[in-house]
Amino acid sequence: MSTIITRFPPSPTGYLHVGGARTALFNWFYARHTKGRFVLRIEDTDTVRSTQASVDAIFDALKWLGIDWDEGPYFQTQRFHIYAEYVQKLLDSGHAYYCTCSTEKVEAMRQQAMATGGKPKYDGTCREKGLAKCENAVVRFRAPQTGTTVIHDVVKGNIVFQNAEQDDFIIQRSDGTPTYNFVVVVDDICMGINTIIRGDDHVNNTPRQIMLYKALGAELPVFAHVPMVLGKDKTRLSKRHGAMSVTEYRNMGFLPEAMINYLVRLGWSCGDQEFFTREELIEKFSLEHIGRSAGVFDMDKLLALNADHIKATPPRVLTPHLMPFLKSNGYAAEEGDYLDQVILTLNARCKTLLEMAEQARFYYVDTVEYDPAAAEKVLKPECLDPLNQLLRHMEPLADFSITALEKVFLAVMETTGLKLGKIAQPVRVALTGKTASPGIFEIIEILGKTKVMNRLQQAVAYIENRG
RNA sequence: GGUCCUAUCGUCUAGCGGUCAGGACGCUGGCCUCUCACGCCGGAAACACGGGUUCGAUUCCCGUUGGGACCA
Repeated sequence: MSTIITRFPPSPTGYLHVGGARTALFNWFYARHTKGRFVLRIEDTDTVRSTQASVDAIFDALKWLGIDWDEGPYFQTQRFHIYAEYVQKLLDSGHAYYCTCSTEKVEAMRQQAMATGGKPKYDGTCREKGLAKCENAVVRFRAPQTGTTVIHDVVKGNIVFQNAEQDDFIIQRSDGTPTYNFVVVVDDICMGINTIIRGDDHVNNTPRQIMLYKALGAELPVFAHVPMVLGKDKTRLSKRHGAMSVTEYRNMGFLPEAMINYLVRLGWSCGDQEFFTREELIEKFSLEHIGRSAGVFDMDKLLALNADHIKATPPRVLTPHLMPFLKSNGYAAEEGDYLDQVILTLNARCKTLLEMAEQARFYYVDTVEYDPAAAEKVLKPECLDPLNQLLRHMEPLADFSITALEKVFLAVMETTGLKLGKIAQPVRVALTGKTASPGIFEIIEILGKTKVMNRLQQAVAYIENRG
């Protein structure tokens, strides 16, 4: 097999949405899996809706996902001379012709065809006229009128279309601009794309494209039409289903690895495996196991996968992803042993980095604010005795390790006759402001003697004032 | 309206003629436990329907119905 060459051709008319990201991922992973090449092409021929901001947003999203490209980015607006050349080729070989039928006239044809129960299509009025180039003329492709065109689709199998259904479609408008199906084919031929993986919303375009390949004497690429991603109500994914842009998921605290894992696993499988690292995906991704039916985007599953990835990511690898959230919460956090420990106590307790940053608050603030309900429920006068005893035992301690701390708590448990839970909860609220947190000994060890004693004293004062 | 695709628990899916129809998310019962999580053990939950083909269909074929897409 020759080198696999895939491509991703986004239109820069907005952000990169999750559906687009998924097809980009399929193409990228397939190229990487086969040690082939991946080409990026920006389809910006719709000059009205295309913007530089969108181009930048798409690059940004691809970078976050870790998708790089071996060739490009190509911009279609810079390639009009190539399209013109190919139109001429088709004209010269008799595969295309000029047509001067007005849009009104063509529309009338359609109406009439519909009325008589026929297919709405161009009737070939100018087909044999041999018209020369002139003002307001479009260029039409001379499509075969009999026989069939079949797509040998890797995921859907053979899809057969009757050529009689197909009319002589336009490849160049009267203003000289080429049409979508035409430029795609020209580009894919020029760029040597031999494997096209795209959404199955394109299958109906494919017969026209195949006809163009044949007319141009080019070898057909392998087609793999992957099913769409739908929203919860099983309609095409759109804004009302929630976030669409992949970068929004970054802002919500998702790890790119989790996003990749989720998006690729949606519509593709590898036995019962659910969790994949990027490397595993490169190793295992194949076209054979792409499913044939559309899938529903499920936030809960994404969340669960994100939790799994957060748990599996070493602190130092997680740090750069977490840092923006720490900073935006105003913490003076920095990479290092302290943050490593913080992460290790939190990584099994949150589904997103946003949550993790929130839960890390008590590690970074100067004075903890008590959650009103927590203080009300836990910081009661009867806690004064155990808290004061703890303070007394800790005071002379040089070693603030977990083992040393456990001894301190044991001693207080004995003299007070209280169970660990009764002592740990007030300490927890004193140190974190909340009733839920990582293990009490871990927190104490990480926070260190000074902060712990200060916070315990603060709690004692709080209870005394309150009483 | 025409064309095309599609159909296993609520969702993502395994299955590629003979399985107690498996896993994951979510839901749920329990265990662990200093709280919350994590983890572990268990539970409820699916082959859309109707015809064929076959000794035997979730699996192959044809319809129906549902869903989706594209063109208009």
